[in-house]
Amino acid sequence: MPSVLWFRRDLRCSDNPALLAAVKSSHASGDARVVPLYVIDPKLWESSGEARRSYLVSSLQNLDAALDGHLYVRFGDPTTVVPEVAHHIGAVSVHIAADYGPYGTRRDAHVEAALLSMAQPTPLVRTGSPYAVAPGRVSKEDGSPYRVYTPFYKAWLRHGWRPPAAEPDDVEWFTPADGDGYPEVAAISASLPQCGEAAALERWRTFRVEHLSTYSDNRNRPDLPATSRLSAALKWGEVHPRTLLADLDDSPGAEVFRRELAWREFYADVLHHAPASAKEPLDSKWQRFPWNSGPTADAAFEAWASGKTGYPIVDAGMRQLLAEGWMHNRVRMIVASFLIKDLHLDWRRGAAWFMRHLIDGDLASNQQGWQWVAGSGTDAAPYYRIFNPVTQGRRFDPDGEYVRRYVPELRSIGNADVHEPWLLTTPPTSYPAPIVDHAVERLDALARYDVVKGAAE
DNA sequence: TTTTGAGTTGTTCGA
DNA sequence: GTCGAACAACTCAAA
Repeated sequence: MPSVLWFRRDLRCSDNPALLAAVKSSHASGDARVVPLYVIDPKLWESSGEARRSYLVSSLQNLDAALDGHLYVRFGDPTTVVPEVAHHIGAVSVHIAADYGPYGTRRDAHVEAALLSMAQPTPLVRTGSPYAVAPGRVSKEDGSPYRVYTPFYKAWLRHGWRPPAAEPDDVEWFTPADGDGYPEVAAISASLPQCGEAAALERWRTFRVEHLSTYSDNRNRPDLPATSRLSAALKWGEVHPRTLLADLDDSPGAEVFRRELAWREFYADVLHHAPASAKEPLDSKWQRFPWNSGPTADAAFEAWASGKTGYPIVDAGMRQLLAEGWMHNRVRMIVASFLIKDLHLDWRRGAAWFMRHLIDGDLASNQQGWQWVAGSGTDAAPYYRIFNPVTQGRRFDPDGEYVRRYVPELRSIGNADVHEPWLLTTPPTSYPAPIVDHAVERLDALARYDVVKGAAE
C-alpha cells in the first residue's frame, strides 16, 4: 500500500525525516509508492497577501518539478481532504512533520481523529519538526519553560540536535488523480526571490562564502546585502535549520548566526507553551494598556501601512514590505516601535499586517517579536527603549541608500540628510511632512506606561 | 538557602 | 563632542 507524505511547511526533499518514514512505511507494506500531497487551506490562503501567495505557489511549483511533476495539490479543508485522499488510495499511513502552532496543532488533531475513524483506520505519523529542537524539549530544571532568551540559548546548545537526515532511497512518487492545480496569483510589482529548495541551498552557500564573516558587524545594515535572506526558506521549510547548523563553526559570524536561528526556536517554544500569546499579551497586565482607536487611529495606521508617515526609514521599510513581501530585521524593529510608541496603536494591528504581507511570516516569531517591542512579551524591551527613527536611520543607513531605494520622492537628496527631509530649506513637495512629532509622542508613550508600571496582575 | 548580577537590538540629559 | 547615569521589573543561574 502506498503512504502519503503530507507537505505543509517542509517543502523540500533533503533532510526530511518524514519523507524517510513515509518511504519506510510503504516499503514495509510491500509497496514503494509515496503520494506527495499539499493541501492549500482556504483559511490560510484567504488571509495571505499577494506576495505570500505568490511565494507559496512558486515554491510548490519548484517542489513539483523536483518530484518529476508528481506533487498532488488539492484546495480545501485538510480535515476532509487528507482523509479523502488516504481513503481513495488505501494509504497505509499519512506522514507529516509535527506542527507546533495553535492552529496547526488543532488541525492535525482533527485530521488524525478523522483518519482513525475511517473504515480502514489510518495512522497520522509525526516525524521531525521545523526546528532543530522541537518546542517543549528545552526547559528549566523544574520543567517549566524559559522566559529569557540567553538561558534558553545555553540550554538549547546543551540539548543539541541530530545531524541532517539521510537522503531517501529511490522514491516512487505517485499521483492518484488530477489535483486541483494551483490557484491564480496576481502578479506583484516587484520580483520575489528565487523559491525552492535548490535556490535556498545555493543562497546559503553564497552567504557562507561571502557574508558570514562580516555578519556580526553588518547584519544590522539594511542598505547592505549582509543577511542570509533565508527567512522565507526557513518558514516554508525549503531548508531545515539543522542543515544550516551543521555547516556552522565557532567563528564569530557563525556564532551570531546560530543565535539568530535559536531566536526562532525560542519563540516557537514560547508560543507552544502559551498559545494564547498569538492573540493576547503574554503578560496579562498589558491587557489594560491604553492603545489609540477610532478614525484618527485608523488614519494613522493607514499612513504607516502605506509608507506615508513622513519618517523616511519607516516609510522605506513599509514600502519594501509591500513591494517585496520582506523587510530587513532592523527596519522591522524600527517600524514596529513607530507604530507602538509613536502612533500608540495596538501591536496586534501591526502583527496582522506583517503576517498578511511577509513571505517569511511565521506566527511564533512574528507575534513574539511584536510583543517584545511592545514590552508585553518574553524578555521584553524595557519600556523606555523607544527607537528614534532619525537616529536609527542615520546609524544603520548611514548614506541614506536604503531610504532612496524605496522612497523615490527623496532620491534627489544625496546623503544622510535624507533621514530628515523636513530640515531642508526646500523639502521635496511630493513627500509627506511627519504625521507626528517623535519627541512629543515619545513622552506620551512613557506616560502611558504608567498604566502598567508597577501594576499587579 | 539566599544573594547577586546579567540580561539582543535605546535615548536623553547633564556634567 | 564625549561620557556616564538614569530610565523598572522580573527571570534565571551562578556564587
